[in-house]
Amino acid sequence: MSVVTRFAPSPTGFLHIGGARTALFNWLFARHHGGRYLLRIEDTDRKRSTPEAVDAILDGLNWLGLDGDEEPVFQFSRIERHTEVARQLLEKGQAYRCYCSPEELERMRETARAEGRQPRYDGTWREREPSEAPVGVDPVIRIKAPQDGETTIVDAVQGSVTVPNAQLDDMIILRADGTPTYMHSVVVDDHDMGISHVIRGDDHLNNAFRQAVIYRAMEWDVPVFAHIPLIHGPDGAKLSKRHGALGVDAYRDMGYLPEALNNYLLRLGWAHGDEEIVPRDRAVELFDLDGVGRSASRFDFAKLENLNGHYIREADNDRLTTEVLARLEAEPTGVVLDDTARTRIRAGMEGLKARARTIVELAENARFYAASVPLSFDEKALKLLDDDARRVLSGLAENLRGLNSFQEGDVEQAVRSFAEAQELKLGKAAQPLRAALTGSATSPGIFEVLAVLGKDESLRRIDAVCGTAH
RNA sequence: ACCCUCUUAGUUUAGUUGGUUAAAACUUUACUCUUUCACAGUAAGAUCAUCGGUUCAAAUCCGGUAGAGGGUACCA
Repeated sequence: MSVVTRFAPSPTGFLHIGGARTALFNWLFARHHGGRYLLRIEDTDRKRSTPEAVDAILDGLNWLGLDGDEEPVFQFSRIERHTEVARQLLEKGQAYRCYCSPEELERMRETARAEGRQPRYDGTWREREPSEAPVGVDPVIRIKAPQDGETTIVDAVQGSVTVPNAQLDDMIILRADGTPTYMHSVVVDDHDMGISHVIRGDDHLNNAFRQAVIYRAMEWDVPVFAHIPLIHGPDGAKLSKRHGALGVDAYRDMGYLPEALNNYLLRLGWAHGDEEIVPRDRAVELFDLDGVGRSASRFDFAKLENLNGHYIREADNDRLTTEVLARLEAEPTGVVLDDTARTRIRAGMEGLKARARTIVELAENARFYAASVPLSFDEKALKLLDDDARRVLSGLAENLRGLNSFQEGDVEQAVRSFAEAQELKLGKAAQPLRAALTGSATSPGIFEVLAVLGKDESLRRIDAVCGTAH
């Protein structure tokens, strides 16, 4: 059997983190089995669906590298087909018209609730003659669900799950206005698209039993279901907009790399032994449904951040430089990104990326390369630059001024021998130097900074601190 | 109210067909390395939700309880 999976978001907002993971699992599963991965936009709720949301979702998927293998299917455009299948069901005697008003149904539910029964449709019109139909009432179409016995679904993640058929009522497949319901459209589309594996959130597990009713009524093959557990917020509660249910664009803004987010999402609910770092190629090789767990997981920013740091260290310097420059440009803080600044940031990237966990942090730490005298100093830097330190720096400046080469190795040698001659520990010279050059007490290796800044700029910054004009 | 699912260190996950000190990663706190930070390394953390049963032996099998999540729409 050839594998076909799909990701089917409804365009009522951005692509949130849970949806992204569902998409990832579908994508990975299809790739691993050499199958296809499709997209379907479930836009049948006309009131809540917006073209902006469609764009946001497609953008998010694109950023994560989870584009569909074919153009997305828009569910609303298939409405004719959905109604046609509903008609067939009617003809086959598997469905019937129901003339109950919404008010009647509401009363039905209330009564059931009051009597401690589950609120369900009682099947009033299942046996009644169509001739008894009230005039002037548009009926809905309901499907006949089995009334006794039980239904078992062998879920690829949840295992064998059985539900008493008494739980299933005759659900509506076509509304009074003639539009299909979600439950119906999904089945028709999954069938027509040839979906072999339905991988989706846990919240659809119960729906699978209802959908199975339609498959059987149409005598269609039921796909393999795989219901993956949901992601909870850091506090264990359902992921809502309050905590973490942000669009993937928000994660991009926070400075996360798509490969880091993918890796993190993959490990949320899936494992292959103790492997933590699983880049895409490796994931395609390893991913399968039997590695997916059944328990819900919490979203943990600390771990995402750690993973992100790993991928930043692995990332290409040109790419990171582009990202950093874009961020600095977007800031209102007014660093001047002339060619010199750009060149320096690119040259210093190796040292910068070793100590950043997000692109935001990377940009923050790179800013001093673009700054010009006088620098602004943070508290720790000011503390480092006391009178003793300035004296040390003055002496050091004279040594550096005499250098012909400002290569990293050369400045290192100069600074080290200076410290030695003065009987200073290297830190006594390096820290004030760092403060003077970067305005901060932490930075990439000081010799690298010196070399990247170059002789003129380095001395300019040191002199500015020592109060000596040249 | 009813139905379904889940429960291993603070977090994410390992843990083949029940069998010596329950494994890893992240986080936190120390320490090592070191020009700072980061990286790397070392150390510290779990009566495997709880109660009971089966067994020579259970995180692993069975049952009860509790807690958490999901579902029960002319929403998707």
